[in-house]
Amino acid sequence: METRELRYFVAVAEELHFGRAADRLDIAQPPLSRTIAQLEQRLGVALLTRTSRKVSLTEAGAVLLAEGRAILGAIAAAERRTRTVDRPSLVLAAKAGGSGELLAKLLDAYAAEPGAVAVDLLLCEAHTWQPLLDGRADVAILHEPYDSTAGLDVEALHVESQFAILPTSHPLAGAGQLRMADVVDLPELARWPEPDGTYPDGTRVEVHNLTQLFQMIALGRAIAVMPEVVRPGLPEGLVAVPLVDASKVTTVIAWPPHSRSRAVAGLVRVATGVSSPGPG
Amino acid sequence: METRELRYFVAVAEELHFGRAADRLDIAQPPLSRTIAQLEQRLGVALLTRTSRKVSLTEAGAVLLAEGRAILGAIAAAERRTRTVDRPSLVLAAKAGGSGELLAKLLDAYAAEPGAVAVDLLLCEAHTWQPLLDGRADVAILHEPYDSTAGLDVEALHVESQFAILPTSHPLAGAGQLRMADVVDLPELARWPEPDGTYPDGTRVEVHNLTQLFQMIALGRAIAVMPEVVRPGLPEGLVAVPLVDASKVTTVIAWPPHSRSRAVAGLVRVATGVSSPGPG
DNA sequence: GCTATCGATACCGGCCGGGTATCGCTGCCA
DNA sequence: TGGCAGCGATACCCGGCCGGTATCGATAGC
Repeated sequence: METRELRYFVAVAEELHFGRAADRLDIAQPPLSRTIAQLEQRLGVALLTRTSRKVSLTEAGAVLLAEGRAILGAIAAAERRTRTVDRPSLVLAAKAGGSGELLAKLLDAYAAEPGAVAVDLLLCEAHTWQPLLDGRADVAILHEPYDSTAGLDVEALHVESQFAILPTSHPLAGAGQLRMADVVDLPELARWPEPDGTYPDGTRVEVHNLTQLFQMIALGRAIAVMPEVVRPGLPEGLVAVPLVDASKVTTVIAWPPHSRSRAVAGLVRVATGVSSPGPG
Repeated sequence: METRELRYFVAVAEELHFGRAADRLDIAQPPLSRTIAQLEQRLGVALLTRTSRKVSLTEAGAVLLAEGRAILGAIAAAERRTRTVDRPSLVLAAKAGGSGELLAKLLDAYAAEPGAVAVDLLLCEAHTWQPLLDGRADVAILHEPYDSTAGLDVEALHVESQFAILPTSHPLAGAGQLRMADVVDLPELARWPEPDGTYPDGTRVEVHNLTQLFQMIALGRAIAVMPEVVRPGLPEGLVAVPLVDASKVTTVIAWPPHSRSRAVAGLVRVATGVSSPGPG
């Protein structure tokens, strides 16, 4: 299976439309059709079912789409890491607005290490693990279970409980503590976009970053479930109520497997040093 | 970067010889030289330094070799999983001779599940994680830290301590307990082959499986450090002495990230049920 | 300094990937 | 119900790339 075939298939599988996929790939539609047909023949399975009105994935196609995205990401990452190996620098991905204190401590401690290299920060609104998979970042601060750590090596840094973030005017804002059952069915619970930019089904409020979210909450249009770290940064008019039965959030430092970078290893070592993962 | 380029580069990087690599790839040497040169030009970095007598890896080349092996494995795995998605079956990789009881319990418990599929066993002499990376297996029983779980999703099943396996005639065989310092420098400590089939430097005994190892130990030619599971299977003439300060060995069940298989999920769920990971 | 070894270069032929033109099918609509 | 528009498949052509053979240039060993 060649990279080109995989790239073509992923495009068609995502668009579910040969014409649009060909457009995206900057080729004409006939060679695309032919390449997909060849791929199917070589694999010996149908990847797509086509009528002249509708294209859809087979089960095999769904598997190849998931694996193919990961492979294309790994290839992009390998290219970037190979290209930049002689310019030692480190790109650290982190969620904008989260873990400020931990991040500051980590960067300070690492900078003081002998042999430390320059650390570039890549602040993400969401899906902080994505840059790790496509090679834009070398290491990331993630939050399980919100962030997916599939296929990554991780080291736990910190465990903390979660809070319901509410406007002070909310009927539940006065409660000393809440349970998940109290909030999961509330219509104001905010939604985050999926990796492909689409939103999960439903009619709930769509937000893209913490600032938007806090504003929506202050306006009474949303509520959210978030870990303790955001608490110090809460604006006027918002309260955080402990959720006694919510799953714990673990802050982890994550890096790609097979990483051969001494800089990454150093940063990870420092990170596990500055923060001990006791339950918070 | 195309799969073909990566396959060619990995061959040359492993052989460190264009002629032998071309042989292995079943092509002539000139197109191979040209393809590698093109790859280097496109990436903008030198991957190999060649004199007319010797080929060696640059640092960038070492990075691409590591990432490239993983990518080629992922591609092979994706192909196999795509091909076999409509024939539900499960290949479980495990170390031959280890974890017999756990394995039997797991297979029995899974077979009793509703919707269980046929489980094929792939018994490995070593490097049990390899079949998971190249797609020959869907799930594996591994032992950290012996087995590498980089890039895999894992769930811990069991933790146990390690023992020094000695012939009864060995001077240390009578000790009630030992420390790592007592054994690490012994010249008889056995070596295991690397994933590429080569052996780490040194002049120690080379063994490929447990039977060979036990025979070598019985003959007084070797000793080994192993987890508790092997203890019931020890032949006459061998003793297991507790190593009080050796790292614990964790038995884990591992599967590839992005796995979409319901069968894998079911097996993992059963596995975590039959064995609770308390310290042993 | 001769020679064997090994990677690079030169050059050629066939195949394959990409292009345009067109066909065949299907759902929509008057 | 027939015309039409949208979409994927097919037919066919062209150029570039991949792989082949022949040969060169450099180097280490004798």
